[in-house]
Amino acid sequence: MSLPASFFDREADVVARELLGAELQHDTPDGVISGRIVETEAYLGPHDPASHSAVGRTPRTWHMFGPPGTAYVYFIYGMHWCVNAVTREDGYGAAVLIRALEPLRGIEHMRRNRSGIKPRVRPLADRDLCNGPGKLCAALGIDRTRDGASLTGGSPLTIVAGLPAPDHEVLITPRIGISRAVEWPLRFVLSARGKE
DNA sequence: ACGCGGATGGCCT
DNA sequence: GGCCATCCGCGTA
Repeated sequence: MSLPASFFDREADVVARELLGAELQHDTPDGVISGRIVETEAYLGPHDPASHSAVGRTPRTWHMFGPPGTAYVYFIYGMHWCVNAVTREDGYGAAVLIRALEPLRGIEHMRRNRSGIKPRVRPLADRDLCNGPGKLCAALGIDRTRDGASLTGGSPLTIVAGLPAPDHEVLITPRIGISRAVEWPLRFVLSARGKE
């Protein structure tokens, strides 16, 4: 069963922590492709200088201000997609960036989705399929057509509850790849599993 | 095991 | 015009 809207209707850092261990699923023409969430980052809202919502509601950031449990998918660096789960109430503007998955279902489709234009010498190892926010969107086939989709059921993209992550397996660090509010401890990593 | 820079395009100032 | 919530390949060690 998909996580309900009430799960996402909380502060982004709480949701980011609790999403660890849940399963992100994409229903595609090839079948379901999915992975266990092992890394997240919280973007708290308009007062968070690193958050896209700090710019206000523009065409790009539109769905970040949607209701809790909305997918906010954006395009970055001219070639990558990244997927977020919107948190807090409709109109607020907080979200959780999903940064890494442990591959679960549709692994051969992931490998094909992740192979670029040129042929690879060696096929990608499982651990390299989804260990980054751009990589996991490519692997699952997530792009702008999923921007604004509901993650709580009734759309091809959904998040299903998994085994809760115990505190001693959760690492909390500053967020990666940003230039503002660089010290805020809002990155959550589930270790003692695959990845990193 | 690092560190660096190029790719690539949309959006905001 | 410059800045990105990134990725990958190539350089030095």
